[in-house]
Order: sequence, then structure tokens, then C-alpha cells
Amino acid sequence: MQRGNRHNVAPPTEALVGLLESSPILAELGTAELSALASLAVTENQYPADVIIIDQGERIRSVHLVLSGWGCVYRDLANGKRQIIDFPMRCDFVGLRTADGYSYNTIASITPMSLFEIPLPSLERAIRQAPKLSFMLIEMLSRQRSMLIEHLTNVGCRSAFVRTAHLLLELSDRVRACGSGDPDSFYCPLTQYQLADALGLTPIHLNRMLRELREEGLVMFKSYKVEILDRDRLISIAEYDGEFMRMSVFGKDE
Amino acid sequence: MQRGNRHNVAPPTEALVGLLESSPILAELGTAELSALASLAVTENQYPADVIIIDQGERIRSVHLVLSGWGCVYRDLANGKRQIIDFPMRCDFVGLRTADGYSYNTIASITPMSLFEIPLPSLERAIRQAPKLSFMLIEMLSRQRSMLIEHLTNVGCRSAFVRTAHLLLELSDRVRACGSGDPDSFYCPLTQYQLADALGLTPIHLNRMLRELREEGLVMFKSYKVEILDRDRLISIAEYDGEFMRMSVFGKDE
DNA sequence: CGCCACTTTGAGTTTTATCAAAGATCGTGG
DNA sequence: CCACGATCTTTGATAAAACTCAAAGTGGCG
Repeated sequence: MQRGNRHNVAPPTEALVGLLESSPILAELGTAELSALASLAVTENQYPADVIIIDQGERIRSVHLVLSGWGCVYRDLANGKRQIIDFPMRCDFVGLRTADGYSYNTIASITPMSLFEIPLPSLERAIRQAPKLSFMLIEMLSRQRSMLIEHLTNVGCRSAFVRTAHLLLELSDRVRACGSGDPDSFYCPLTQYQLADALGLTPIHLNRMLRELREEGLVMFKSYKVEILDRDRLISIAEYDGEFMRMSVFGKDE
Repeated sequence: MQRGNRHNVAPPTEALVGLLESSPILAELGTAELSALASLAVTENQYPADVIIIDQGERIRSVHLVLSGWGCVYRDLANGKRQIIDFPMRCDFVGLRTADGYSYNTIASITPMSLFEIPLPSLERAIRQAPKLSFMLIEMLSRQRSMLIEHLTNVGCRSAFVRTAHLLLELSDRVRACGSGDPDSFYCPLTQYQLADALGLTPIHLNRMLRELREEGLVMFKSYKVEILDRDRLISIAEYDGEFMRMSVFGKDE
């Protein structure tokens, strides 16, 4: 995979505000927050499919917010394996760094992607200006944390079959949250290698799990399309509870 | 395990500031931050060993900061298994909640523990008063996130043997960061069941891995004490890199 | 049409889990 | 101080799950 040559587009504060408001996290943007956001040095970058956006070990000075497209965040290991951490989509932010400023994982595009890039110093200024913005970042990190916990639980405690079912349900929920049409039949541009790397399985074994799921009349994964055939049974087999996607620190007390 | 009956101690702002300053994250506390911290409605609670501090599904209105003792955070599954997410220790904070205010995982003590409890509304006020405090919370969440990524990678990509080695090295680093003496020989009050639940292994298999590690002259885990016999070889076998513990969002640019 | 990447299948092996039960260890009460 | 129970550790034998290697099938694209 080659290094991503991006294409830069005009700065779009308005689009950023729209994106944040459509996010699954609770965002209450008042005047102070809006004006702080307007002062952000945000750029929109477009990347083709299958390029590396941020490489493991690379210097990082920005966070990125996904506007469109599918990507993946992973860690490469010396033993040749890799763990896919997440498939970020619209409204997800990516770009963490070690204390000395380097990325600990790789972020790559799968389809063409469009990302907002926000330099860290600019974000820091905006938060000082409108402290409420920090709650958004906290909510986002917190949501990512709970999704990671669910991912870890999935890999650590569930059989390959159940694990696969669980991931497909999670993807369905996330695609739906991004506003794409029918959650029971959605576009999913992942290869079986990528699914396997996310689930800690070999592609061969994942393939057999997909076949079982198909033969059981539960889900079909074919030509980059997921079709959920029996969602109720699938949810019950996978012990799936989408609640973890809506986690937060300072949530509303109903 | 019974519900934790805690014992409440006099409010200790000073101790809280000390704790934050000794934290592995970068904390620069100026006058504004100190006075905001002083206004926090923080209490210190003490729990005996082996009690549940926050139960899965329980209402949460506070975050907790560990002052002393060993605990564990885990998720229980319907299939009877559980995934241990973390063994929080001094300076770590615990207590996340779903958007509607309930805990998604259980937090239990292993040894007697002492925790600072900070009500969320109070924390929110303090952050508004001193926005810089939000960076501390962000750094802490970010650090937890990277530790989770490493944990997921460990369970997803590494063999039982290597995985076990990696966890013991991580614990060694964390214990050292808490200021406890010799990192090559430290107290570790975990049972093999708990280690197994953290690693996604059965206790029987974990036991065999520990035996192998011992027979190879790498580590000994005996009577709740870890002795690292050959750290260099262990690090190389486990592909261990402690860098993930020092991750942050707004780190210093060296 | 042919190449390339991805998917699918088969056969055999390794890793890990399961079941069963015997040692340790530690705290507690007699 | 010893005996007892409870919990934790260790071992053995067997079974199941997942991996490896090898190779054939599929589909899209230049």
C-alpha cells in the first residue's frame, strides 16, 4: 500500500458543524462553541482508496474526523500479524499519538475517504476558548473506549462463529447511525482478510464461519454486501447489545 | 462476591492534587486548576478486598480515581464467561457509563482499595472553571484507550504463551510507575483465574503457560509474587514495547 | 483474454478447551 | 496447635476449535 497523496479542499467550517451535530454523541453547540469552531484551522483532505493516511510511528500533529468513506485502524506486529482496531466511519475521529508525538497505529483508507484535519494546537485553543468543546472530545474518546471494550470482549470470550456474527451486527448498527438506508442490507467494502484481522482469526477460518452463518440463514456476506437474513436470531446468538455504542461520561441523566 | 460496603474518610483535596501530580500523564496544575480542584466535591472511600464497587448495569454519577489497592474491571457475558478489561491501580480512573447513566462493566476490588470519588456534575463544573483540567481527563482516557488497544492486540494476535509474557511485563511496568520497589520482583495479588480471564484463556491453559515461562527461566508467578528472571529475553519474546502506556492526545512536542 | 486479488474447499496438524481429580495453601474454629 | 474447609494450583487424558498448507474456483478490470 502506498503512502496517501491527499487532495486538499477549501476549508468548510459549516460542514464541520453539520458533521458534529449529526454525530452519535451529545453535542450542544452554543454561540461560544460555534465561534470557537469557526476559528479552527480545519482543512478537508481527500484520499483515494487503499492508501495509508497515518503510518505507525509517524509524527502526528492533528486529529482527523471522518467525513465519508471506510477506513481501518490497525497495529502491525513484528510476527507479521496485525490487529485491526477499528473501521472508522463518518463522525468518528482518528489520530492518537504517544506522549512524544508519534502515531502508535496505522490509519488507512479502504474506500476513497474524506477527512477533516484539525491541528492539535488549534483544537487546544478552541477548547480553551469554549471549554464545552472538551466534553465533545471526552464523549468521543469515551465512546471509542466502550467500543474497544466490546471488541476486546468479543475476541477474548466468544467463539469464532459468534464473534463474526457480533461484528456484522455492530457494523450494521454503525452504518445505520451514519444514515445509510437499510441496515439489513448494506454495503460493506471489507475483504475477508480484513474481517479476519479484526476478529483475530485466519481468513480461511473466517470464511468457514461466514459459510455457516449463510447456511444457518442468519447473514450473508457476498460481493461486499452484508444481508442480515434473521436479525432477531442473530442478535440472540451473538448476545448482541448495541448499547455500548452510545456510551458517554457526562451523559444526560434521563 | 458481595456488594461493597465502603468506609468514608475525610475529604482530602491535597491528597488528590498529590495523586494527580504523580500520575503518568502530563499534568501542569496552575493556580486556576488548583482552585478548581479544591472546589471539587471529592470523597475518599475505602473498600475491603473482593467486593463489587460498581456493578454492571448500576447507576453511575461519579468517576473514581484509585488511590491504593488492586482492582479489576470486567464485563460479564450471558454465556458465563467474563472478560477482564483492566486491573486499575494507583492514579487510574474508573467509572464509565452509558449515555443513559448506567455502568457497562463491573468494577471490583481485589485487595482492599481506597478510591477518590468525584461526582460528575462537580467535575463538570471544575472543568468549566479551569478548562485545562479537561486535558487531564482527555489524556487519561487516551492512555486507557491505548492500553486497551494493546490488550486487544495481545488477545487477538499473540499465542497464549507470548500473551501471558506480555501481560506480566505490562503489570511490571505499571507497578513500577506506581513507585513500588523492584520491578523485577513485585507483589501481584491476582489468581490464575483472573489472569486467564484477562487473557481470554482457560485457567488450566494459563497454568501451563506459566509453567513453561518458569521452565524457560523467564518469569515466575508464585504465591502472588511475580519474579522476572530474564527481562531482556522476555521482552524480546513478548515483542513488548511499553510505549503504549505513555500515550496522549496533546503530548509535548519533545 | 488473462491477470490479479479475493473466495472457497480439502486434508492434516497444532493449539487450546474440557473434564476429572489430585496436590497446595491459607485462614478459621475447635 | 491441629483439623477442616475453601480456594487456588497443578497434572493427565481427551476432545474440540482454530490454524496451516495446498490448490482450485470466481469475478472484475485492463
